[in-house]
Amino acid sequence: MRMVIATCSVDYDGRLTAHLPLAKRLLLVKADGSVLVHSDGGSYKPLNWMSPPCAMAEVEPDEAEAAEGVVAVWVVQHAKSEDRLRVRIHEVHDDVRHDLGVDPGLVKDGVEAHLQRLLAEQIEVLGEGWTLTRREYQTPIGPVDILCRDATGQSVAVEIKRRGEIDGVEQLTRYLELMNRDPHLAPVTGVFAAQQIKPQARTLAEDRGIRCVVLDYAELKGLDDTTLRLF
Amino acid sequence: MRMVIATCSVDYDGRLTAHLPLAKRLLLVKADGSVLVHSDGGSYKPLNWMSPPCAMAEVEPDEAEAAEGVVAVWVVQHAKSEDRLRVRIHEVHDDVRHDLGVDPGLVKDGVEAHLQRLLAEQIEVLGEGWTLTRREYQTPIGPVDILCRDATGQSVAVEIKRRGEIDGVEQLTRYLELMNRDPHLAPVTGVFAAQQIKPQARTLAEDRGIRCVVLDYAELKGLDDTTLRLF
DNA sequence: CTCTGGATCTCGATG
DNA sequence: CATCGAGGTCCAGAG
Repeated sequence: MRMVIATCSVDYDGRLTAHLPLAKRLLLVKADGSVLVHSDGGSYKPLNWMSPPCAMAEVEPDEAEAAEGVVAVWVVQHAKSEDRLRVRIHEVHDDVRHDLGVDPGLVKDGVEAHLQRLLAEQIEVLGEGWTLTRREYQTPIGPVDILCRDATGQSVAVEIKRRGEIDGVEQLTRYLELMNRDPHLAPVTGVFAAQQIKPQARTLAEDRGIRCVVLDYAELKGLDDTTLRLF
Repeated sequence: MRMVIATCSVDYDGRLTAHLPLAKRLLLVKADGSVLVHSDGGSYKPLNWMSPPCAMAEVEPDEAEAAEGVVAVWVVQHAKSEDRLRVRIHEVHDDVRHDLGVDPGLVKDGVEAHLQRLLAEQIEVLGEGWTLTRREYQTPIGPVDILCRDATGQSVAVEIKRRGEIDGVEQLTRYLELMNRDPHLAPVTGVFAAQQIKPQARTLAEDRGIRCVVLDYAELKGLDDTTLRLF
């Protein structure tokens, strides 16, 4: 990892054309040759960058550039496309390198897939006597998160989101319309399950006869742990 | 901008739970208090981060942490949610600060909006005698990029993309179905215009009677400059 | 390998 | 303020 604080201008040419006027910025050169240009604000997205695979070459400024005060030019060329980043450096304020080694990587938890697995394993959370038919039940317009049966044996399609918004209700509605045309499945009712359900989404869902269930992730996980402990 | 090279472990708790095992990494603290944790590879996305508005506090490690070799703990708390990032530092290899000032920001060019403007101004590129009706023609399911008329006066809906893929053809198809139900407009034909059109998208479009046009951005811009020079 | 859908998405435009 | 769409999206999982 090379970290350079420099007064520079930057030009990207590739899928679009973009220009950064002269200013003091942080330039990061990673071990794989990728380059990030960061300012002192904004989110995690750099102002400009080149993703790997790519190669960085430091070249001498041409006459016109030298006349403008450019002391070095970085040309970062993507290996598999015509994407190119050009950094014109006017002044270097700092330039240090550190060997970081390979990162062991991120461990994630709590994503939608995990919620789906937990709820599928504990489908009785939705009602006593409910049974799982299957996860990722395929329909011609995509997979329904969970298909199950209520205590009376009637089919129920469950759509799971971390944050329940209107588009999730629309998605479930499309599945229900389709599945209710299938005489082997119909009648199919719907459950919209999410860690958090926005008021608009709840109103729309309930207006369409879809039941809304707020999932407590910690509780589901706790039940899961308890279940595991019993075996 | 504070740049710290440290051996650390990181825990994020908020919209999900994520953990980074002990390793040597770059920690960036921006002027607005946001924190990025970068490894020496991957893309521009940090391994972990906290977006502004947030505040970073450096606290003493508790007894258990100290026993594990933690010398400092950073607690980064989001200002408007319960999102929290915890960085446990075992060793600091470097720690420097630089004042970068406010960045003048990015200047973009070549985006879809620009293509739309250029093509609207030079609609005759699609055919001699073609005339512009209007840009962003509103329909109940969204705006059509360009509505125009061919030399015979028949309406044509134009969908513009930088990269033409199947979803763009589907979008245009929906507009055409809707517009052809309107007796004042029908019959409406379609043009799918993009800088690059994928073979699958072209096949689908042509199968539906939609004409495909590959746009040359440099040429459109050149024609635009020429036009400007005439006035 | 390509394709698909989610994301701690980010970012900008628009009502 | 929220919503909507696009992204140099990135990213992981499935086919």
